[in-house]
Amino acid sequence: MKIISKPVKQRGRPRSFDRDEALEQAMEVFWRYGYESASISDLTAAMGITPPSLYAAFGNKEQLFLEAVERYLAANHERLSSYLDNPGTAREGVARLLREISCMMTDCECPKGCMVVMSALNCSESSAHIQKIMAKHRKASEVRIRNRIERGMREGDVPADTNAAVLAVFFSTVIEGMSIQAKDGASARKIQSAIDTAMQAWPQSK
Amino acid sequence: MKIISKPVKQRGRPRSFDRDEALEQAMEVFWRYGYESASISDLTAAMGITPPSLYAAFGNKEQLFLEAVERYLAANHERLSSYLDNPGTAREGVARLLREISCMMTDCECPKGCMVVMSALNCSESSAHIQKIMAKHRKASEVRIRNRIERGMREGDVPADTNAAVLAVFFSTVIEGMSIQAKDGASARKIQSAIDTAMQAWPQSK
DNA sequence: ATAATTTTATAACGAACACTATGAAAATCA
DNA sequence: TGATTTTCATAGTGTTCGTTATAAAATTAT
Repeated sequence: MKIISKPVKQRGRPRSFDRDEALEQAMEVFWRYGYESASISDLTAAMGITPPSLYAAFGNKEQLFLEAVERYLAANHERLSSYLDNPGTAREGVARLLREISCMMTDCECPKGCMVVMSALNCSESSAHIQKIMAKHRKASEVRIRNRIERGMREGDVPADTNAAVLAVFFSTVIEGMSIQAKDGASARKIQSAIDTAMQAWPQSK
Repeated sequence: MKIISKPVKQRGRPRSFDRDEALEQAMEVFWRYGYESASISDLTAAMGITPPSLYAAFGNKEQLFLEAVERYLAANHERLSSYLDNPGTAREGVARLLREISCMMTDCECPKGCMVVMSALNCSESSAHIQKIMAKHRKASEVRIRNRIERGMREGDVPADTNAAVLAVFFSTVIEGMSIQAKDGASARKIQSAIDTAMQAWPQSK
């Protein structure tokens, strides 16, 4: 008796496109233009499918966007966050995180900046809840940084009188600013020199 | 023969609304929703006029936006930049600038964040040139900070081996990040503690 | 007064928006 | 084979977008 997944033959006409690859293209369009400015027409053109296929496979524009965001998080955010937990001090982890983010943000293959930061900053009231979801993702990123700093305090590589919450807000602010710098065309080198400056703000042991 | 301005009586039916006040309302709508997401319908509702009046007085949506940006710069940016040149050191000037910006960004009377940073970050290709104009304004702000730092170096209150360009990019990055923090609902106090941390990155004299 | 000029409100324009009804096409199931 | 199921491409739906044609209203110039 087999317990593993059942490779049931799909009834009906098979899909003529790769759902995952289409989602990848949609992600890039949303990343580049933002949620509201990316039109269904832009999306279907990039995905290589027609509107009915898009709606059959992904529901509607909002669900497609949210799925694209999940894909982005899985492909980028989670990998990047892992740098925080690399061997070494909290300071090294944060520095590494910032450096890797700056590389991703200026990658020629991708739209500039961070999708979570850029893709739903300003929008009409009809998509205010999308705005809130993205703000939650940004907040989650800040919490991850804060947790790493607090761990450093427990482990002794961060001064005991450090205000971890404030320091985490500061680095979140820098990351969000980096996104705009990247969008404006700043080079990886330029952003990294700003990171080096930001790291000067790391609390000194007395 | 008079050469000075002629206070000629305006022929035709007089305008029934205050052009300047209407522009103020338009500015706030663009500030809150961004260039593309602010619809003519949103604008006319806030301005208290009908579309034909809007087009007669301001040309079109793009010209109205650009005029609103100019108004914003005149009312906010130029005032804020002046803090850079207050008596005192470059460090004091930059710190004061950041603090005043954080107050403006979290002002309950206004939309959150900076209009120059927020209102045209992501948009479709049809308004790419608006994006570029806003990027230029951001660049001009960075240059103003850089100039102040270089003056501090000449006057001796900034260490001679400081890289003014890099330091200016860093503070621009922080300001842009502050905008997103404010948009996400951060309090003035929260942002100001991030500013205090950022100021720790100011170069020390050796 | 009457002509000239400008703004007003009403109502619409074509284009683009997100989205879908329809029926043919392509697969599996019985 | 014939019924069933799902996707496909075509061609639309109604709504909203930015924008404007039209004519009445309100002012100045003659």
